[in-house]
Amino acid sequence: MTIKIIIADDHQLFIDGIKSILSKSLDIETIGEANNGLQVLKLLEEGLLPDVILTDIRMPIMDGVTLTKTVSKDYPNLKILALSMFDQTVDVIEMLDAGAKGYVTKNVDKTELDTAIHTIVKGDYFFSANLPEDIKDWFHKENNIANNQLLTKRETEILQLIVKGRTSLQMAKHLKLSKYTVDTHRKNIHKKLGIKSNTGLVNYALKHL
Amino acid sequence: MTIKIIIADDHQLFIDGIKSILSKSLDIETIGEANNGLQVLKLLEEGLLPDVILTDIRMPIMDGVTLTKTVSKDYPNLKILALSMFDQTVDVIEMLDAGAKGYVTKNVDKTELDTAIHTIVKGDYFFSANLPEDIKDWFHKENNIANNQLLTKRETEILQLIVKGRTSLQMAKHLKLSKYTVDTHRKNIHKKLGIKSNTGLVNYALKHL
DNA sequence: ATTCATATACCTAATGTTAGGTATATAAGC
DNA sequence: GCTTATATACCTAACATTAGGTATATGAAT
Repeated sequence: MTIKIIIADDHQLFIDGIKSILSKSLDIETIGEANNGLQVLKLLEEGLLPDVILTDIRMPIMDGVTLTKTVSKDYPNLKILALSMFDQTVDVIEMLDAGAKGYVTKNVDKTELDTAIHTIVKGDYFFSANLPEDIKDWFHKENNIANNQLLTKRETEILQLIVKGRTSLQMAKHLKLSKYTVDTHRKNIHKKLGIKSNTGLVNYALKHL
Repeated sequence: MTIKIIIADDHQLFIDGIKSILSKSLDIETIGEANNGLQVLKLLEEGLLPDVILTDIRMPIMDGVTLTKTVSKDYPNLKILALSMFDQTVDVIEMLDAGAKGYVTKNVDKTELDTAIHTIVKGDYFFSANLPEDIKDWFHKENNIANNQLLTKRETEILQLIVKGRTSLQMAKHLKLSKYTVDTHRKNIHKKLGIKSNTGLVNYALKHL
Protein backbone atom coordinates (compact mmCIF):
# COMPACT_ATOMS: atom_id res chain seq x y z
CA MET A 1 0.00 0.00 0.00
CA THR A 2 1.41 3.38 -1.05
CA ILE A 3 1.59 6.29 1.35
CA LYS A 4 0.64 9.46 -0.50
CA ILE A 5 2.18 12.69 0.76
CA ILE A 6 2.16 16.41 0.09
CA ILE A 7 5.26 18.48 0.90
CA ALA A 8 4.93 22.12 2.00
CA ASP A 9 8.01 24.32 2.27
CA ASP A 10 8.82 27.79 0.96
CA HIS A 11 12.21 26.60 -0.24
CA GLN A 12 11.66 24.76 -3.53
CA LEU A 13 15.15 23.25 -3.38
CA PHE A 14 14.28 21.65 -0.08
CA ILE A 15 11.07 20.20 -1.51
CA ASP A 16 12.98 18.75 -4.45
CA GLY A 17 15.56 17.23 -2.13
CA ILE A 18 12.93 15.56 0.03
CA LYS A 19 11.06 14.29 -3.05
CA SER A 20 14.24 12.77 -4.35
CA ILE A 21 15.00 11.07 -1.05
CA LEU A 22 11.47 9.71 -0.67
CA SER A 23 11.34 8.50 -4.28
CA LYS A 24 13.76 5.80 -3.13
CA SER A 25 11.15 4.53 -0.71
CA LEU A 26 9.12 1.87 -2.44
CA ASP A 27 5.89 2.64 -0.62
CA ILE A 28 5.95 6.45 -0.41
CA GLU A 29 4.71 8.63 -3.28
CA THR A 30 4.80 12.43 -3.41
CA ILE A 31 1.54 13.48 -5.04
CA GLY A 32 1.80 17.20 -4.49
CA GLU A 33 3.83 20.10 -3.25
CA ALA A 34 3.27 23.66 -2.09
CA ASN A 35 5.28 26.72 -1.09
CA ASN A 36 2.91 27.92 1.61
CA GLY A 37 0.00 26.67 3.69
CA LEU A 38 -2.67 28.22 1.52
CA GLN A 39 -1.47 26.30 -1.54
CA VAL A 40 -1.89 23.05 0.40
CA LEU A 41 -5.48 23.89 1.21
CA LYS A 42 -6.12 24.62 -2.44
CA LEU A 43 -4.72 21.23 -3.45
CA LEU A 44 -7.01 19.55 -0.93
CA GLU A 45 -10.01 21.49 -2.18
CA GLU A 46 -9.22 20.43 -5.74
CA GLY A 47 -9.59 16.83 -4.59
CA LEU A 48 -6.02 15.66 -3.92
CA LEU A 49 -6.11 12.86 -1.34
CA PRO A 50 -2.87 12.48 0.57
CA ASP A 51 -2.30 10.35 3.67
CA VAL A 52 0.34 12.64 5.13
CA ILE A 53 1.28 16.28 4.86
CA LEU A 54 4.92 17.12 5.47
CA THR A 55 4.98 20.74 6.45
CA ASP A 56 7.51 23.37 7.40
CA ILE A 57 6.39 25.89 10.04
CA ARG A 58 7.82 29.13 8.84
CA MET A 59 6.20 29.89 5.51
CA PRO A 60 4.77 33.06 3.98
CA ILE A 61 1.05 33.68 3.43
CA MET A 62 0.00 30.84 5.76
CA ASP A 63 2.37 29.22 8.21
CA GLY A 64 2.55 25.59 9.26
CA VAL A 65 0.72 26.10 12.57
CA THR A 66 -2.30 27.67 10.92
CA LEU A 67 -2.27 25.02 8.19
CA THR A 68 -2.15 22.26 10.78
CA LYS A 69 -5.07 23.69 12.74
CA THR A 70 -7.17 24.03 9.61
CA VAL A 71 -6.34 20.61 8.20
CA SER A 72 -6.86 18.88 11.55
CA LYS A 73 -10.31 20.42 11.73
CA ASP A 74 -11.44 19.98 8.12
CA TYR A 75 -9.61 16.75 7.20
CA PRO A 76 -9.35 14.80 10.45
CA ASN A 77 -8.04 11.64 8.74
CA LEU A 78 -5.00 13.39 7.37
CA LYS A 79 -1.77 13.08 9.34
CA ILE A 80 0.52 16.08 9.74
CA LEU A 81 4.24 15.68 10.20
CA ALA A 82 6.13 18.86 11.02
CA LEU A 83 9.52 19.20 9.34
CA SER A 84 11.21 22.25 10.78
CA MET A 85 14.47 23.87 11.82
CA PHE A 86 12.93 24.92 15.15
CA ASP A 87 13.83 22.54 17.93
CA GLN A 88 12.55 24.18 21.12
CA THR A 89 9.89 22.49 23.20
CA VAL A 90 7.53 25.41 22.76
CA ASP A 91 7.71 25.00 19.00
CA VAL A 92 6.92 21.30 19.14
CA ILE A 93 4.10 21.77 21.60
CA GLU A 94 2.55 24.48 19.51
CA MET A 95 2.36 22.07 16.57
CA LEU A 96 1.03 19.27 18.79
CA ASP A 97 -1.66 21.60 20.09
CA ALA A 98 -2.50 22.45 16.49
CA GLY A 99 -2.99 18.77 15.68
CA ALA A 100 0.31 17.47 14.31
CA LYS A 101 1.10 13.78 14.81
CA GLY A 102 4.84 14.08 14.57
CA TYR A 103 7.76 16.49 14.53
CA VAL A 104 11.20 16.09 13.03
CA THR A 105 13.92 18.68 12.58
CA LYS A 106 15.57 19.30 9.25
CA ASN A 107 18.89 17.85 10.33
CA VAL A 108 17.68 14.25 10.70
CA ASP A 109 18.81 11.62 8.23
CA LYS A 110 16.59 10.04 5.63
CA THR A 111 16.08 6.88 7.62
CA GLU A 112 14.55 8.77 10.49
CA LEU A 113 12.28 10.69 8.11
CA ASP A 114 11.18 7.42 6.58
CA THR A 115 10.48 6.01 10.03
CA ALA A 116 8.57 9.10 11.07
CA ILE A 117 6.21 8.87 8.13
CA HIS A 118 5.56 5.19 8.68
CA THR A 119 5.01 5.68 12.41
CA ILE A 120 2.38 8.36 12.12
CA VAL A 121 0.61 6.50 9.35
CA LYS A 122 0.41 3.59 11.76
CA GLY A 123 -1.34 5.90 14.20
CA ASP A 124 1.44 6.62 16.68
CA TYR A 125 3.19 9.89 17.45
CA PHE A 126 6.79 10.37 16.32
CA PHE A 127 9.49 12.80 17.46
CA SER A 128 13.04 12.89 16.16
CA ALA A 129 15.62 11.82 18.70
CA ASN A 130 17.28 15.23 18.96
CA LEU A 131 14.22 16.93 20.41
CA PRO A 132 14.06 17.81 24.13
CA GLU A 133 12.83 15.11 26.49
CA ASP A 134 10.23 17.33 28.14
CA ILE A 135 7.94 17.04 25.14
CA LYS A 136 6.56 14.01 26.92
CA ASP A 137 5.10 16.36 29.49
CA TRP A 138 2.57 17.37 26.86
CA PHE A 139 0.89 14.01 27.20
CA HIS A 140 0.78 14.31 30.98
CA LYS A 141 -0.69 17.77 30.67
CA GLU A 142 -3.54 16.29 28.69
CA ASN A 143 -4.24 13.99 31.61
CA ASN A 144 -4.20 16.76 34.17
CA ILE A 145 -6.79 18.76 32.32
CA ALA A 146 -8.80 15.61 31.81
CA ASN A 147 -8.91 15.30 35.59
CA ASN A 148 -10.94 18.47 35.41
CA GLN A 149 -9.54 20.32 38.39
CA LEU A 150 -11.71 23.30 39.08
CA LEU A 151 -10.34 26.55 40.40
CA THR A 152 -11.60 27.69 43.78
CA LYS A 153 -13.51 30.90 44.14
CA ARG A 154 -10.44 32.78 45.30
CA GLU A 155 -8.29 31.32 42.53
CA THR A 156 -10.80 32.44 39.94
CA GLU A 157 -10.81 35.91 41.44
CA ILE A 158 -7.02 36.04 41.26
CA LEU A 159 -7.07 34.82 37.67
CA GLN A 160 -9.45 37.61 36.70
CA LEU A 161 -7.05 40.16 38.19
CA ILE A 162 -4.19 38.51 36.34
CA VAL A 163 -6.05 39.03 33.06
CA LYS A 164 -6.36 42.72 33.92
CA GLY A 165 -2.59 42.90 34.17
CA ARG A 166 -2.39 43.51 37.90
CA THR A 167 0.85 42.64 39.71
CA SER A 168 0.79 40.43 42.78
CA LEU A 169 1.37 43.45 44.99
CA GLN A 170 -1.52 45.33 43.41
CA MET A 171 -3.79 42.33 43.86
CA ALA A 172 -2.73 42.01 47.47
CA LYS A 173 -3.65 45.62 48.15
CA HIS A 174 -6.94 45.24 46.31
CA LEU A 175 -7.93 42.16 48.24
CA LYS A 176 -6.39 43.21 51.54
CA LEU A 177 -4.08 40.19 51.62
CA SER A 178 -0.40 39.54 51.90
CA LYS A 179 1.51 39.42 48.61
CA TYR A 180 2.69 35.98 49.75
CA THR A 181 -0.89 34.78 49.79
CA VAL A 182 -1.52 36.01 46.28
CA ASP A 183 1.66 34.33 45.05
CA THR A 184 0.57 31.07 46.64
CA HIS A 185 -2.79 31.23 44.88
CA ARG A 186 -0.98 31.95 41.62
CA LYS A 187 1.27 28.98 42.18
CA ASN A 188 -1.75 26.75 42.75
CA ILE A 189 -3.46 28.06 39.62
CA HIS A 190 -0.38 27.28 37.51
CA LYS A 191 -0.26 23.81 39.00
CA LYS A 192 -3.94 23.04 38.53
CA LEU A 193 -4.03 24.20 34.93
CA GLY A 194 -0.60 22.89 33.99
CA ILE A 195 0.31 26.27 32.56
CA LYS A 196 3.73 27.75 33.30
CA SER A 197 3.52 31.29 32.03
CA ASN A 198 1.43 34.26 33.03
CA THR A 199 0.58 34.83 29.40
CA GLY A 200 -0.59 31.26 29.14
CA LEU A 201 -2.96 31.91 32.03
CA VAL A 202 -4.27 35.03 30.31
CA ASN A 203 -4.95 33.14 27.12
CA TYR A 204 -6.61 30.32 29.06
CA ALA A 205 -8.83 32.75 30.95
CA LEU A 206 -9.89 34.54 27.80
CA LYS A 207 -11.01 31.23 26.35
CA HIS A 208 -12.70 29.78 29.42
CA LEU A 209 -13.97 32.61 31.63
CA MET B 1 -30.73 73.99 38.10
CA THR B 2 -30.89 70.74 40.07
CA ILE B 3 -28.36 68.00 39.54
CA LYS B 4 -30.10 64.64 39.61
CA ILE B 5 -28.06 61.66 40.81
CA ILE B 6 -28.33 57.92 41.33
CA ILE B 7 -26.22 56.23 44.01
CA ALA B 8 -24.99 52.66 43.56
CA ASP B 9 -23.39 50.80 46.46
CA ASP B 10 -23.96 47.36 47.96
CA HIS B 11 -23.92 48.86 51.48
CA GLN B 12 -27.32 50.42 52.08
CA LEU B 13 -26.01 52.29 55.12
CA PHE B 14 -23.44 53.99 52.93
CA ILE B 15 -26.10 55.00 50.43
CA ASP B 16 -28.23 56.49 53.19
CA GLY B 17 -25.26 58.40 54.54
CA ILE B 18 -24.43 59.92 51.18
CA LYS B 19 -28.07 60.79 50.53
CA SER B 20 -28.21 62.58 53.86
CA ILE B 21 -25.05 64.54 53.14
CA LEU B 22 -26.14 65.53 49.66
CA SER B 23 -29.63 66.50 50.82
CA LYS B 24 -27.93 69.51 52.38
CA SER B 25 -26.80 70.65 48.97
CA LEU B 26 -29.41 72.99 47.56
CA ASP B 27 -28.88 71.98 43.94
CA ILE B 28 -28.32 68.20 44.22
CA GLU B 29 -31.20 65.72 44.36
CA THR B 30 -30.94 61.96 44.79
CA ILE B 31 -33.56 60.48 42.50
CA GLY B 32 -32.63 56.83 42.79
CA GLU B 33 -30.44 54.24 44.41
CA ALA B 34 -29.24 50.71 43.70
CA ASN B 35 -27.27 47.95 45.42
CA ASN B 36 -25.56 46.65 42.27
CA GLY B 37 -24.85 47.71 38.70
CA LEU B 38 -27.74 45.78 37.21
CA GLN B 39 -30.30 47.63 39.34
CA VAL B 40 -28.97 50.92 37.97
CA LEU B 41 -29.49 49.74 34.40
CA LYS B 42 -33.05 48.75 35.28
CA LEU B 43 -33.74 52.20 36.69
CA LEU B 44 -32.44 53.78 33.50
CA GLU B 45 -34.53 51.46 31.35
CA GLU B 46 -37.62 52.41 33.37
CA GLY B 47 -37.04 56.00 32.32
CA LEU B 48 -35.20 57.59 35.26
CA LEU B 49 -33.10 60.49 33.96
CA PRO B 50 -30.15 61.32 36.18
CA ASP B 51 -27.29 63.69 35.36
CA VAL B 52 -24.73 61.79 37.41
CA ILE B 53 -24.28 58.25 38.69
CA LEU B 54 -22.27 57.84 41.85
CA THR B 55 -21.00 54.28 41.83
CA ASP B 56 -18.93 52.00 43.97
CA ILE B 57 -16.69 49.53 42.12
CA ARG B 58 -16.95 46.37 44.14
CA MET B 59 -20.57 45.27 43.98
CA PRO B 60 -22.21 41.88 43.48
CA ILE B 61 -24.06 40.82 40.30
CA MET B 62 -22.58 43.68 38.23
CA ASP B 63 -19.59 45.70 39.36
CA GLY B 64 -18.88 49.39 38.85
CA VAL B 65 -16.48 48.89 35.94
CA THR B 66 -18.99 46.91 33.91
CA LEU B 67 -21.74 49.37 34.78
CA THR B 68 -19.58 52.29 33.69
CA LYS B 69 -18.74 50.68 30.38
CA THR B 70 -22.38 49.94 29.66
CA VAL B 71 -23.70 53.34 30.70
CA SER B 72 -20.96 55.21 28.82
CA LYS B 73 -21.96 53.31 25.68
CA ASP B 74 -25.73 53.43 25.99
CA TYR B 75 -26.19 56.77 27.77
CA PRO B 76 -23.30 58.97 26.61
CA ASN B 77 -24.68 62.12 28.26
CA LEU B 78 -24.63 60.59 31.73
CA LYS B 79 -21.63 61.37 33.90
CA ILE B 80 -20.11 58.65 36.11
CA LEU B 81 -18.32 59.44 39.32
CA ALA B 82 -16.53 56.55 40.99
CA LEU B 83 -16.78 56.45 44.78
CA SER B 84 -14.54 53.68 46.01
CA MET B 85 -12.21 52.48 48.73
CA PHE B 86 -9.60 51.47 46.10
CA ASP B 87 -6.92 54.09 45.70
CA GLN B 88 -4.33 52.50 43.41
CA THR B 89 -3.57 54.05 40.06
CA VAL B 90 -4.58 50.89 38.26
CA ASP B 91 -8.03 51.06 39.82
CA VAL B 92 -8.54 54.67 38.77
CA ILE B 93 -7.29 54.05 35.26
CA GLU B 94 -9.55 51.08 34.85
CA MET B 95 -12.56 53.28 35.62
CA LEU B 96 -11.28 56.06 33.34
CA ASP B 97 -10.86 53.54 30.53
CA ALA B 98 -14.43 52.40 31.20
CA GLY B 99 -15.70 55.94 30.78
CA ALA B 100 -15.85 57.50 34.26
CA LYS B 101 -15.42 61.29 34.52
CA GLY B 102 -14.23 61.36 38.09
CA TYR B 103 -12.94 59.29 40.95
CA VAL B 104 -13.06 59.95 44.68
CA THR B 105 -12.19 57.64 47.53
CA LYS B 106 -14.58 56.99 50.39
CA ASN B 107 -12.49 58.85 52.92
CA VAL B 108 -12.92 62.32 51.38
CA ASP B 109 -15.03 64.91 53.18
CA LYS B 110 -18.42 66.10 52.00
CA THR B 111 -17.07 69.31 50.53
CA GLU B 112 -14.80 67.43 48.17
CA LEU B 113 -17.66 65.15 47.14
CA ASP B 114 -19.81 68.17 46.45
CA THR B 115 -17.04 69.72 44.39
CA ALA B 116 -16.49 66.49 42.46
CA ILE B 117 -20.12 66.31 41.41
CA HIS B 118 -20.21 69.91 40.28
CA THR B 119 -16.93 69.61 38.43
CA ILE B 120 -17.91 66.65 36.31
CA VAL B 121 -21.33 68.14 35.60
CA LYS B 122 -19.47 71.15 34.28
CA GLY B 123 -17.65 68.82 31.91
CA ASP B 124 -14.24 68.53 33.56
CA TYR B 125 -12.59 65.54 35.14
CA PHE B 126 -12.22 65.36 38.93
CA PHE B 127 -9.93 63.30 41.14
CA SER B 128 -9.77 63.50 44.93
CA ALA B 129 -6.56 64.99 46.23
CA ASN B 130 -5.39 61.79 47.92
CA LEU B 131 -5.03 59.86 44.67
CA PRO B 132 -1.59 59.20 43.16
CA GLU B 133 -0.13 61.90 40.91
CA ASP B 134 0.61 59.53 38.06
CA ILE B 135 -3.05 59.39 37.11
CA LYS B 136 -2.23 62.37 34.92
CA ASP B 137 -0.18 60.03 32.75
CA TRP B 138 -3.48 58.59 31.52
CA PHE B 139 -4.11 61.80 29.58
CA HIS B 140 -0.64 61.73 28.06
CA LYS B 141 -1.17 58.12 27.04
CA GLU B 142 -4.22 59.20 25.08
CA ASN B 143 -2.02 61.63 23.18
CA ASN B 144 0.60 59.04 22.43
CA ILE B 145 -1.90 56.70 20.89
CA ALA B 146 -3.43 59.61 19.00
CA ASN B 147 -0.03 60.12 17.43
CA ASN B 148 -0.64 56.78 15.87
CA GLN B 149 2.77 55.24 16.17
CA LEU B 150 2.92 52.10 14.13
CA LEU B 151 4.98 49.13 15.09
CA THR B 152 7.74 48.10 12.71
CA LYS B 153 7.67 44.76 11.02
CA ARG B 154 10.08 43.27 13.50
CA GLU B 155 8.19 44.74 16.47
CA THR B 156 4.96 43.20 15.23
CA GLU B 157 6.69 39.87 14.87
CA ILE B 158 7.95 40.08 18.45
CA LEU B 159 4.52 41.07 19.69
CA GLN B 160 3.01 38.00 18.07
CA LEU B 161 5.52 35.79 19.86
CA ILE B 162 4.73 37.60 23.13
CA VAL B 163 1.06 36.67 22.68
CA LYS B 164 2.10 33.04 22.30
CA GLY B 165 3.78 33.24 25.69
CA ARG B 166 7.34 32.90 24.47
CA THR B 167 10.14 34.21 26.71
CA SER B 168 12.75 36.61 25.33
CA LEU B 169 15.29 33.79 25.21
CA GLN B 170 12.92 31.55 23.26
CA MET B 171 12.18 34.34 20.82
CA ALA B 172 15.88 35.00 20.38
CA LYS B 173 16.50 31.37 19.48
CA HIS B 174 13.53 31.30 17.16
CA LEU B 175 14.63 34.41 15.29
CA LYS B 176 18.38 33.73 15.50
CA LEU B 177 19.02 36.96 17.41
CA SER B 178 20.59 37.96 20.66
CA LYS B 179 18.29 38.06 23.67
CA TYR B 180 19.43 41.64 24.11
CA THR B 181 18.02 42.50 20.73
CA VAL B 182 14.65 40.98 21.55
CA ASP B 183 14.56 42.86 24.86
CA THR B 184 15.30 46.09 23.03
CA HIS B 185 12.43 45.51 20.63
CA ARG B 186 10.18 44.75 23.60
CA LYS B 187 11.24 47.96 25.27
CA ASN B 188 10.42 49.91 22.12
CA ILE B 189 7.02 48.23 21.82
CA HIS B 190 6.15 49.18 25.43
CA LYS B 191 7.23 52.73 24.75
CA LYS B 192 5.34 53.11 21.48
CA LEU B 193 2.11 51.72 22.87
CA GLY B 194 2.40 53.30 26.30
CA ILE B 195 1.76 49.92 27.91
CA LYS B 196 3.89 48.85 30.87
CA SER B 197 3.00 45.22 31.39
CA ASN B 198 3.41 42.12 29.29
CA THR B 199 -0.19 41.24 29.92
CA GLY B 200 -1.24 44.65 28.70
CA LEU B 201 0.59 43.96 25.47
CA VAL B 202 -1.18 40.62 25.13
CA ASN B 203 -4.56 42.24 25.60
CA TYR B 204 -3.67 44.99 23.15
CA ALA B 205 -2.54 42.50 20.55
CA LEU B 206 -5.67 40.39 20.91
CA LYS B 207 -7.77 43.47 20.19
CA HIS B 208 -5.71 44.94 17.37
CA LEU B 209 -3.89 42.20 15.57
C1' DA C 1 -11.96 13.58 67.16
C1' DT C 2 -10.09 13.14 62.56
C1' DT C 3 -9.68 14.25 57.77
C1' DC C 4 -9.92 17.13 53.87
C1' DA C 5 -10.37 21.39 51.24
C1' DT C 6 -9.61 26.07 51.24
C1' DA C 7 -7.57 30.30 52.67
C1' DT C 8 -3.88 32.69 54.54
C1' DA C 9 0.90 33.45 55.27
C1' DC C 10 5.89 32.94 55.02
C1' DC C 11 10.78 31.92 53.08
C1' DT C 12 14.22 31.14 49.43
C1' DA C 13 16.24 31.10 45.03
C1' DA C 14 16.15 31.10 40.22
C1' DT C 15 14.33 33.02 36.22
C1' DG C 16 12.01 36.51 33.50
C1' DT C 17 10.66 41.35 32.57
C1' DT C 18 11.11 46.26 32.40
C1' DA C 19 13.46 50.51 31.82
C1' DG C 20 17.30 53.42 31.64
C1' DG C 21 21.21 54.00 29.01
C1' DT C 22 24.90 52.96 25.39
C1' DA C 23 26.56 51.79 20.50
C1' DT C 24 27.10 50.43 15.35
C1' DA C 25 25.39 49.06 10.70
C1' DT C 26 22.39 49.53 6.80
C1' DA C 27 19.21 51.42 3.64
C1' DA C 28 16.50 55.12 1.98
C1' DG C 29 15.58 59.88 1.23
C1' DC C 30 17.14 64.55 0.67
C1' DG D 1 27.42 63.66 2.46
C1' DC D 2 23.97 64.03 6.01
C1' DT D 3 19.82 62.60 8.32
C1' DT D 4 16.44 59.38 9.66
C1' DA D 5 14.35 54.94 10.59
C1' DT D 6 15.15 50.36 11.58
C1' DA D 7 17.68 46.47 13.15
C1' DT D 8 21.05 44.58 15.98
C1' DA D 9 23.60 44.35 20.17
C1' DC D 10 25.20 45.30 24.84
C1' DC D 11 25.15 46.65 30.04
C1' DT D 12 23.01 47.53 34.54
C1' DA D 13 19.71 47.45 38.09
C1' DA D 14 15.25 47.14 39.86
C1' DC D 15 11.15 44.79 39.86
C1' DA D 16 8.03 40.81 39.00
C1' DT D 17 7.13 35.94 38.44
C1' DT D 18 7.68 31.10 39.19
C1' DA D 19 8.44 27.10 41.84
C1' DG D 20 10.02 24.57 45.65
C1' DG D 21 9.09 24.18 50.31
C1' DT D 22 7.03 25.34 55.06
C1' DA D 23 3.08 26.37 58.38
C1' DT D 24 -1.59 27.48 60.77
C1' DA D 25 -6.62 28.36 60.92
C1' DT D 26 -11.33 27.39 59.68
C1' DG D 27 -15.30 24.96 58.23
C1' DA D 28 -17.50 20.89 56.58
C1' DA D 29 -17.96 16.04 56.39
C1' DT D 30 -17.26 11.60 58.43
